[in-house]
Amino acid sequence: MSVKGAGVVGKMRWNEIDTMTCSIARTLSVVGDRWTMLIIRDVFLGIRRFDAIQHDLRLTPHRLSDRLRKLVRDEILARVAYERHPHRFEYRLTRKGLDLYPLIVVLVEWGDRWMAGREGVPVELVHRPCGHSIRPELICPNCKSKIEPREMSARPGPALKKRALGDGTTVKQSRTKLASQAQEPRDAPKARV
Amino acid sequence: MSVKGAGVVGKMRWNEIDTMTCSIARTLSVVGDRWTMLIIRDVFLGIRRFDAIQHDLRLTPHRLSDRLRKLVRDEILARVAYERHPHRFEYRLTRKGLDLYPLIVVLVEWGDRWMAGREGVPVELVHRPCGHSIRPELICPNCKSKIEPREMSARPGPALKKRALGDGTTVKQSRTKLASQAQEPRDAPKARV
DNA sequence: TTCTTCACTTCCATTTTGGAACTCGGTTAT
DNA sequence: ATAACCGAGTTCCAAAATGGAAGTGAAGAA
Repeated sequence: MSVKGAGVVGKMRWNEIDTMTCSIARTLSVVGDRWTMLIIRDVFLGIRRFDAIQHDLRLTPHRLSDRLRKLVRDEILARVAYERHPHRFEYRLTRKGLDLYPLIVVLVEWGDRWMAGREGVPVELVHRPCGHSIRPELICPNCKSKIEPREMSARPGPALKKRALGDGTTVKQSRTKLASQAQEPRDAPKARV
Repeated sequence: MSVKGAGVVGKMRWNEIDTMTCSIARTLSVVGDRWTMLIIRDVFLGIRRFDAIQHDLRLTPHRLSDRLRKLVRDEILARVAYERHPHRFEYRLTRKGLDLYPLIVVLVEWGDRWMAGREGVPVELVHRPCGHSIRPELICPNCKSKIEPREMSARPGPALKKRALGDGTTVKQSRTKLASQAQEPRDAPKARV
């Protein structure tokens, strides 16, 4: 029973992570490359042209070209002509791409909290409807309280359950406590705030 | 005035992105490497030992060793002995690491929405205080409404303002609308839901 | 004594990324 | 009408990161 492809797992290569039954791995297979999230940030900020992105991020045209091609293939960005004669293009977010906004927000939040020096944060997010500079929060849509890692659990969804029946692998626990033992160890290095 | 280091910018290498005045770039400099977020996911799920992580992710010990070393250096994880005689270690989240939970959540959400096939989502998140399987939402802590990308703006914070005075670069706009023109182009490819 | 487990290293091949220069269609400046 | 100048890339090669296989070393266990 050690035939490749018959339930025996080999090494995982990065370009195969989208085959994992894991939404994190699948998301990273689309936006987990170097530069990709920074390119998407630029497009959210209104920097949508090849040249502009290239100069803003200071990466090589080669890399940018690759990344944009991949983002268009994955339907995160769409390449649309903003001028004919001469034919010129820009990149716009699709619905799927727009839906990455929460990811942008939490990356900003963590960086603001843990990586900003004493000079303060780089940008402030403004919620136009209420006019305030805010730090968005994750809440439970049911009880409206703030999400705390220690109050969350993960349990197998349909895909993992199906897998558990279909092949030889079993789902060890029906309910895994998330971060349940993630207390600060007594000798933990102090992370700067 | 083309002396290196005197205001003239060169190419940006990936290991220099933490020098950008951008919280997204700074966050990615810590967790933007291949495998890093998946390792952190494992630790959140309670998979905390070298071997266990290695077998779960099927990466090489070399890579895992590198990543763990970096995460400990960056104070995301702490290496603590769970047994002496023989001396054995496990990796635990620090406060700084625990604070990456929102990032885990939004990666899961996006993957669930856009990458799950008809077999359904891999895992469901359960909010233990209210007992429901939920999909966390980002809200404005001020007016409690759901964050919509088109209702958000970014404006320079203290660090960018200081930079604008200090060196020659200017901040072009005081207020950049985020995603203001990110409408669906008419010929946009339909992203599968 | 040899075997196994955990937690890694070392060595080398493959893949990805980075740097520099070049292309190509169209436009404006002289 | 020719030269120079965009914007939006490509091509080619070198450097760095990653992947695969095998080895290490300390402590129990058989």
